Amino acid sequence: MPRAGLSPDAVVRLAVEVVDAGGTTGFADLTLAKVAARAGVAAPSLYKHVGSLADLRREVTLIAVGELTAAATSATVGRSGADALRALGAAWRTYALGHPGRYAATQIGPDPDAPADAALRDAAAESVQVVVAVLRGFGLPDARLIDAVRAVRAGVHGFVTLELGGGFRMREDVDQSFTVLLDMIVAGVAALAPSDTPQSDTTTGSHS
Amino acid sequence: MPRAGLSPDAVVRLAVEVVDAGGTTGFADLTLAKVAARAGVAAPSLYKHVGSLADLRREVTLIAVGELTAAATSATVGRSGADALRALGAAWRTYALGHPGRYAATQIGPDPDAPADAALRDAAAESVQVVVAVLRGFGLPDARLIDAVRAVRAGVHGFVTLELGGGFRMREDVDQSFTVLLDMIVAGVAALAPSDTPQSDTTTGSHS
DNA sequence: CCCCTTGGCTAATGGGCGTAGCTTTCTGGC
DNA sequence: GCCAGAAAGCTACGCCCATTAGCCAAGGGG
Repeated sequence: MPRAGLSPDAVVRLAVEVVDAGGTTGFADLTLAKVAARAGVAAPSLYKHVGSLADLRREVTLIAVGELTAAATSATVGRSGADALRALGAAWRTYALGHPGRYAATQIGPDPDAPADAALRDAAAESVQVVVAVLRGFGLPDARLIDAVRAVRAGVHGFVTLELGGGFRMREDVDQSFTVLLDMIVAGVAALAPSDTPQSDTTTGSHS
Repeated sequence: MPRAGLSPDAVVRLAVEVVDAGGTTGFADLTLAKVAARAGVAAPSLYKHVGSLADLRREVTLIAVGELTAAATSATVGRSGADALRALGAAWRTYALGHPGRYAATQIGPDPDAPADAALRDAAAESVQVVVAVLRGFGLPDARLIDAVRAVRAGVHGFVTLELGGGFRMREDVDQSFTVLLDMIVAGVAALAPSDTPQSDTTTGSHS
């Protein structure tokens, strides 16, 4: 009959541990039963701290998105232009590879209407703003900026998604391929600028 | 006690219907109970035709990957170079947007070791081969070819994944953004060629 | 010191997968 | 035409999970 000393935050922390322990599918396999086991508590007891499994998932997603934003932000601070863009991509991938379960949590699109997802929408928007901020340094017209943001997100997210999903054979060359992808993105974004007046020392070719 | 006239194929067909009915999450929400309901049959009866839910999912994935390969193939037949690459990307996205549930089924990576996933591995490899075939027309060295294939897959897959997940606000500009992405990919792949000797009439800029 | 909020618990419901074993339907051989 | 036996349903059951309801103990504020 001793108390376990749980709290809403503690439960979420344990949920993140469960997600981390489950690898790429850790988020999909997140279960209240597992969290309860890790807490040394009966499953229904968790409802004293969390509303539902869906709520818990949302909290985990919120943490993951926040971490990803923080990683991206701190990787790009003090850099600009192609340098910042490359660092952003690398940080994004590093986070995803280092925390596959949490990155999977990140992929949950918030319901645009659900009030419960408001915080999630904000967090997602904030993470996109990091990309926007980096791309502003390229001096694109507004219409192209949004296209560029989408292209960057698509390329990086697609790459790490495929990599995590085992979509690439030959493990050893993946770093190289990612570098090539980043080169391609940097050159592509630079090419969207009005004329060819990059305001940072953007190089187009030369990978590796 | 009349017979429902099921068969393994019929069950898989119904499963695909269930997936289609579920939108983006249709594959994740696929359940034997739903398939049984649609078949007008009790859930355990399905085991006369299918080994398990996991088996059924695999079959659905197999169909989806096959369809995607077919769509990509038929879009690129008779084309080459940048033209083929653009058509490939467009067909990929069209399939994904037209069949969100099936495209989601596509994203599950086959276990590299499981014998049960052998057919799935083959199907996945076949779909990658379509991309490889298209990119061969760019005359890249082997080492760059694999990088290019990965970049193309990452960009296109990432884009449609984000789009399907609601990651893009402002629905009206998405087509334009995809065109820009394709331009970027085409130019990026062309830039990987040894010198700048594209062997088809590759254009680099000029979107819309 | 007592009360009452709080955080545990057990019991129970409902839904999902999967197994066992029964019954009915169809089909192939005679 | 009949009759096995395989095939295709069914119900009953066990297990796991989420969630609700209602009970009980721990412990802090008056």
